[in-house]
Amino acid sequence: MKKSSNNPKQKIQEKIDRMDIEAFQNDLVQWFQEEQRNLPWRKDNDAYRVWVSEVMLQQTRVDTVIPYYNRFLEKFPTIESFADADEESILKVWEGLGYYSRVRNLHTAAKEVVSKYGGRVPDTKEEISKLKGVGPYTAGAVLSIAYGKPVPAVDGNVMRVLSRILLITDDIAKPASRKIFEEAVEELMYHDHPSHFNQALMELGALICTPSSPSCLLCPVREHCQAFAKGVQEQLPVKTRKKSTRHEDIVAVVLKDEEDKILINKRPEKGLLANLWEFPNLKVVPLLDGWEILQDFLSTEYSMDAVIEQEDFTVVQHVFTHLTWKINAHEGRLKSGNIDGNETLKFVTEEELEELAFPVSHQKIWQAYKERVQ
DNA sequence: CATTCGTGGGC
DNA sequence: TGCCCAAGAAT
Repeated sequence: MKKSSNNPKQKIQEKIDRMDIEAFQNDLVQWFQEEQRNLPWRKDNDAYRVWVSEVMLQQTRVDTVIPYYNRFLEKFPTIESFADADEESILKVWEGLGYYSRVRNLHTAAKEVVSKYGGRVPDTKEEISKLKGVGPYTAGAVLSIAYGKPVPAVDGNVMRVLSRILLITDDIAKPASRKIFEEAVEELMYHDHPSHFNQALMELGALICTPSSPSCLLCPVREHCQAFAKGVQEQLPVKTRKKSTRHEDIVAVVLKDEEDKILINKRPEKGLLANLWEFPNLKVVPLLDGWEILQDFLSTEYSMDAVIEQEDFTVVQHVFTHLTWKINAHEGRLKSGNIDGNETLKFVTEEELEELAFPVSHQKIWQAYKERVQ
């Protein structure tokens, strides 16, 4: 009897060799053709549209993306129209979707596609991977869906599905694991229709092979699934959890001048919420008087003399992936001072304010401000 | 390689 | 309520 290899990579290869790959492909792709959801980005295979959808879908749920995708393509129907847009408007269409560097990278990349490739999204892994924001997953997704190329598109769904089918126990939270799954997809790839094959793996993960309580009895490929055969599907994939979030206490001010214009600040071009607008704020040590800190801050940093209400009108708790903000927001009135010499500050009317892109945390402040008297 | 980068939904 | 997440990429 032949001894099975201890080389992990070869072990997976042996599992694949024992599979009826053709039956697996047919069962999977046929299921996809019958059961796939009717999603707005599946109306055609236009590379620009596929690309936009894939970037939006990074770490973001389908139901969340749908309205953003529709608005985005209504506003920017062609890659040229998007490339020509200013950054303010592209951030506004992305407002509330999160991970804002995605849209800034997409914008940079789109401009490059227009100027360097005449508006046609490159169709080789080499070229498309050079574009900002296009990593291994997005490259594979666009190449397979838009151009029918047999390139793996390994996302969280694919890793979960294949970890179960092939009983792969590598920690999918580790970056190095993705390569393992790409190699498996290379072996399993349905060359007659790479687009459907890649999408089928993801769709199966989204609809059937879910993180918890997978619907194995409805699964079109359960007879190919090693985890199901052993009843260990709930134990897979192996995924280590990340460390907990840190907390920051912040005080913010909605400051109006004598014309009732509101002071806002543009965040730095790098880091958290880059280039979005916000109400002036600073990190503080809790239990100190926020209104005094703000008054001092406006004076020393902006040379503004202002009266700040002692009582905060709202407290916003906002949770990021790796950070939690507790924002005590105060109302204030400018007595003297201006924004001369400060490039990031601006006084705007309420109407102008609502045309600019704010992070959700500061949208919450604005909502509470407008409702404060009632 | 580990960390950073958003948000809203599910349990 | 607190945690996990959801079609990842950049640094």
